[in-house]
Amino acid sequence: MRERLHARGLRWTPQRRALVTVLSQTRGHVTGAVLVERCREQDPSTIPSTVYRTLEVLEELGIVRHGHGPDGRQQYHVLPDAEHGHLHCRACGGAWEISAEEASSIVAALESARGFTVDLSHVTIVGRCRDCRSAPRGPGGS
Amino acid sequence: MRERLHARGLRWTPQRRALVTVLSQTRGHVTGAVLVERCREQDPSTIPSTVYRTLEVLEELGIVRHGHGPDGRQQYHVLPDAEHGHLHCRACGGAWEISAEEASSIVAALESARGFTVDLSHVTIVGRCRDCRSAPRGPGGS
DNA sequence: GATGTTGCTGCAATGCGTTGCAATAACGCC
DNA sequence: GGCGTTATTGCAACGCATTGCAGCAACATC
Repeated sequence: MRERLHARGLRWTPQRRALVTVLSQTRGHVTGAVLVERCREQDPSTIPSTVYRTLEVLEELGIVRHGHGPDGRQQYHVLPDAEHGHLHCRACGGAWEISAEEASSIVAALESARGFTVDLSHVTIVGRCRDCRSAPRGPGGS
Repeated sequence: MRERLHARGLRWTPQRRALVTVLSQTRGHVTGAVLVERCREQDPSTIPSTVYRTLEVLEELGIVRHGHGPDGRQQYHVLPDAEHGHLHCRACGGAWEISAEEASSIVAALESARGFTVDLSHVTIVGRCRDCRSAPRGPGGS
């Protein structure tokens, strides 16, 4: 880890160490705010902007990926995981992952028709799940 | 418009009138912040929370739809427009629309495999466009 | 171990959007 | 036109995330 930073002329600081530690104890998806909070548990003097900036750096290194929840807030996930997209039910709040295979239809379509390379990790699709779509009205929202 | 509100027991207020006027002069996509600003031009005493709450109401009525830009910020578009998704290039910032037809592959796949109904208007796909993907490194970003 | 370079941090301010609550004012009705 | 009901507004505070800038401290070098 430290070496990967050094290789790019970046530095290995206590604050970065803390965040990396937190991330290593994290599974699945986390919002930016939660990561900040967890860092604060380790070190109460943690500053949000430092955390967000470090996350940016780690994303460039490919350590984490981020997307946005249905409400537009940041969601991070730690690698290595298979790359996947996200599915959210507007009504019940349920969340699922979309495998690369499942998304291949649209990814391939955009690739061949437009030469556009999709960042699947960043994709969030919102709608209604099987259980909720028959329901009269769910919470609106996003 | 007024009747559509009344039919639901909602009220037709000056603030709502103002926003509807602004929307009627709007084409394509606008961020929430821009709408607030435009309302302020009409009436400087406009309050952001009122605008956002009104937008929620109008979305329930089907007058507007919203999604989130690549950075997670709100983007509204006014109907009637064909329903469409959004495509953003992370590197050059370019934006395109994804037609319902183009998205049909994944929409149908999620529908049949999971019984999930996609809200295409809310979909934003981020990645790199043809011109940018060959480029060595674009601005990172979200 | 001292020194210079420059990447990082802390901090404060800003922007976008949301929420709780009390006061206001649309609306329906007489 | 007056009145009661209750949807809305205004306001203030909050939450998440970003940005600019000056001071600090990793790191490489000697």
